[in-house]
Amino acid sequence: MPELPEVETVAAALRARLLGRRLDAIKVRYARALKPSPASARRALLGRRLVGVDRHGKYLFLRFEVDDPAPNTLLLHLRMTGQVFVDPEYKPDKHLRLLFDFDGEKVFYRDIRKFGGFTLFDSESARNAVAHIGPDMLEVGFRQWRARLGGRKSAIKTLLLDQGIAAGLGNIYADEALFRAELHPERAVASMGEAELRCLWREARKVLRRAISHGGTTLQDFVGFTGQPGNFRGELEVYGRAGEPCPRCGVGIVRIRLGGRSAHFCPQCQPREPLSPSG
DNA sequence: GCAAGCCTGACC
DNA sequence: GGTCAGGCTTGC
Repeated sequence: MPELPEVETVAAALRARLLGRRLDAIKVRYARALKPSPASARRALLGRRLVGVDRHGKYLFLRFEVDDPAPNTLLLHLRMTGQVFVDPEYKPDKHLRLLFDFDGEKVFYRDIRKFGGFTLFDSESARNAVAHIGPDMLEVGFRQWRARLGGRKSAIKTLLLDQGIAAGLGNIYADEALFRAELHPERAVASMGEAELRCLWREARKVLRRAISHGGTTLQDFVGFTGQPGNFRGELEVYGRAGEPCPRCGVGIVRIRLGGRSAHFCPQCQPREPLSPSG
């Protein structure tokens, strides 16, 4: 599933390949992938140049050369299985939803589960659409992050996944960050000391940056902009490894359900309660 | 705080 | 043939 590193991988490639190019055509196989409608998107954007690609958490903003207050931004979320790529080898299949033509560069939007898609906004509405989301996990400072967690009673993993606190972590990297920080996913934030919180903040950012440098993680569906899979999968230490030995201590990785999602951790390295009462 | 809904493929 | 996963929104 695309999380921050996968979305950043796509964003970087879009910037490198498409900035300054003119959008000449949009072909639509699945109309709900382009809101409010393919017709309005064509009306607003055809003949316009792509002038900016920004990422906030798992959202991408594609900004076109159109003066406000007219619609000029496509807000993209890949959700579970969305893919944006250029690939001369790709033969359109039943999961192709949209096809963009940028100055002759064919850009495909493919999405098996149809959860993702593009929405057209003017600049202000695009900002409003994600106003409820917290700062990007790679931008947030420790003090700000800690303050945003403050007072909450939930399990730490639930809060890592709460995009309103900080945006970008999904199920994979939340589990990986907790393993690297040696924290149990069900630990109450209130029980965590300053050092533990700071360690978690640091490890979360570290694993995100490392995954970006590997082009993201591909479990099943994610592909980068040139159709290539991400190669961070081999670096995952707990996610999807239930029953396998912990890479640190050899004890079997456990999988539980937490807040409606799976959580993977090492019961030895990530004790439910702190071993010693430390601040 | 939790379930449903959006969807499909993978698995039983 | 039934169940489940999963990000995010919406509704109880």
